[in-house]
Amino acid sequence: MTETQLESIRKQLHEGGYKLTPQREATVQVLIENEKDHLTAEEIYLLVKLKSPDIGLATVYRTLEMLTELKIIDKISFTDGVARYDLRKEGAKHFHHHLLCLECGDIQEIEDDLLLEVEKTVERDFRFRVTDHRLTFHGICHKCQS
Amino acid sequence: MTETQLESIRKQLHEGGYKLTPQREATVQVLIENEKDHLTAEEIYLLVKLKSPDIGLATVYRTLEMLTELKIIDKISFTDGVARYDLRKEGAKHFHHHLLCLECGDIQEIEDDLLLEVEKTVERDFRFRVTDHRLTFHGICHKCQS
DNA sequence: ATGGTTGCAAAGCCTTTGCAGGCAG
DNA sequence: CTGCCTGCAAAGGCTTTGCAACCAT
Repeated sequence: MTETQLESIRKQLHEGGYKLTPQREATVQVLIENEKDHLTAEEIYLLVKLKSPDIGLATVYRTLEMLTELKIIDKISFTDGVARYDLRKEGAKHFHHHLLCLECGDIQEIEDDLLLEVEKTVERDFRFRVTDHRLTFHGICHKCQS
Repeated sequence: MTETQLESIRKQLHEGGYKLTPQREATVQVLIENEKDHLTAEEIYLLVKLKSPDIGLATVYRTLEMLTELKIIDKISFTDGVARYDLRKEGAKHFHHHLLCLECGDIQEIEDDLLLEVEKTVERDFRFRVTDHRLTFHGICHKCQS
């Protein structure tokens, strides 16, 4: 599964005219292994350093920029100003949604596409051609409600 | 109308233990006069400087932070990493939505609360108590579709 | 050779903070 | 007098960029 995902990404890079260098592969592996988290560039850098100790922070930033451009990952920032990176599900047409707990800071993902009806409304009432969306709910998660 | 809005904000500041100083009033006025825009701190600063030429950028930042804390304005960032500030509609329980045009960069606001049903789903299926949300559609606006 | 890629350091941008002075109650 | 508020400059955090070296083709 992970093998397949990596190979698929390698192909996407080649199609975009990029090589999957060892540094880029290590970065992609970190993203795959932590796909449920929402890591910052710095966090990714520290994890990649374990696999590829000589990598520089700039390379990680450049790799993340390239992956974002290829729509392999999504760049998102929540309430703090820091960018976080999120692996796209294979074949996912739309970015998934998030639940941000204001109490503990946890970020939960929702895969369900809840916005089909809403998007139709927007397309019709505002004549806006929707290509993607960002939806985050702020609130209190189940754990913190006790 | 504007008078009323300013007075309402003055009251909210006092209730929060803050004074409406001339610098803060000038900043609030700029926010009211440009409530359809999504200004950055720097842009607000330049506009405030026209009314209150000696104001410092730091004061604008401190005022915006205070207004955000009092939920008089909302801080939001779109695809670039820059923070933008958006006046809350009086009595609005929820933050409004945005349509971001990837072609011309224009940001349109939607007041309609499109998420009532979706929020119910989230509350029920994920046992998450929703207090607010951020929803932005990315796409092509009506103008740019020609 | 050629052109993409890298690591390092420096620069850049946005935002926050320290501090001395100022103002209002 | 006291505490909040201000402007300035400096510092801070995150991200990007310039450059020489490197690598594979």
